[in-house]
Amino acid sequence: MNHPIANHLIHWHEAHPRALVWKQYSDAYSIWLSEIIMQQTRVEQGSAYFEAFKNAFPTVFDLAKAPLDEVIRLWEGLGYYSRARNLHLTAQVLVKDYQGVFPKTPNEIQQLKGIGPYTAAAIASFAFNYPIAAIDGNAYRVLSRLFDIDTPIDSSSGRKQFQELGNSLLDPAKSGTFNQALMNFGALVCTPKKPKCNDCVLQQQCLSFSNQTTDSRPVKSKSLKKTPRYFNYFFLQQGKDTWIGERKSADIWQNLYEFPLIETSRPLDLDSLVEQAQAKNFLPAEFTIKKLHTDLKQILSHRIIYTKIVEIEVPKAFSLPHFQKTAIQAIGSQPFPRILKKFLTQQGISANSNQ
DNA sequence: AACTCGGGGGC
DNA sequence: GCCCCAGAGTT
Repeated sequence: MNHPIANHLIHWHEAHPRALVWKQYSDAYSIWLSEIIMQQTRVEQGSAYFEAFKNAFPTVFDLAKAPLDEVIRLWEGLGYYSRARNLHLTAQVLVKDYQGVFPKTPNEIQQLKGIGPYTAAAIASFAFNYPIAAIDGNAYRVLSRLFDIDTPIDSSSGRKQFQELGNSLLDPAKSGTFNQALMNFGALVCTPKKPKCNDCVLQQQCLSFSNQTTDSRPVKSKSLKKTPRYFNYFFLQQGKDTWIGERKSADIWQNLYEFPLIETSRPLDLDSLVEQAQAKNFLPAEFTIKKLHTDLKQILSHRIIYTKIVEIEVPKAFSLPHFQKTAIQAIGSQPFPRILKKFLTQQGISANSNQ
């Protein structure tokens, strides 16, 4: 009995064919070669390498008898060069110990150097239709969203959970097609950023869609800690005065004080920052940029705050609504985030730190 | 479980 | 700058 999700994926897959250069081959050697080349590699980058390798080494015997130098040279520019060394070594093992014939079960295949759980499952299912799910980055993402699973995918329990889930979904008679469908779906629809949920044939049964958690799936134990934010402060100076404001929203540093802030989704250069500050009326028509302080960083439990501070002198006539005008030497009496406190101390301001 | 291995593209 | 990419090997 076929799982409905597998049926949907396979139907979608058949309606949206993807031209992958290695899919014209169905022999284990070509599949193995393509899978090694494509590990942690984008299709656009790896395709030409596959064709070059297939051209230079049409069979496992050609690869095995080639000098390692030649294999490395063909690999040049692809990265992770141990893949090339293991590829060559495994070709020689296959010729010497296996008469050039691939073993047919995942456990046997995974004994070969350079082949881990994913690649073993991919070869076994694509070449021999062995019923096992090939769990790559796409599969982790798609499955974690469909079932709204927050188990970290980079934990041993997570790997086990997703492997078993994948195995339970696939149609044993069509494991290769299922695996291909799952990966293509992840690459084209259920993408890491801005997934195409509006065009998704599985939207109805996607738990993370209904729970609005697609942006935080899959969970990784490492990345859970350090989502970057980019804070750009404007240290405006009018003689001995400056402007500060209280952080009031339900966010980090609530009720602490700060300079006028522009938060951006990525690092911006000085010109762009000034442009945005003008748009928000943080600046008068005329001003003097005194200095840009950069390389300020604060690491929180789950965030890294990359901070820039633009130091600007403004004319006497300027005033900034919605912010408190304060004597620079007196701002130490207000609570500031550590990174701003540190900055002020470095500037010789606000010596009365009490944190 | 944590670290290391790369180059490229996206934002 | 950091994430992500048809992950795996070593410590």
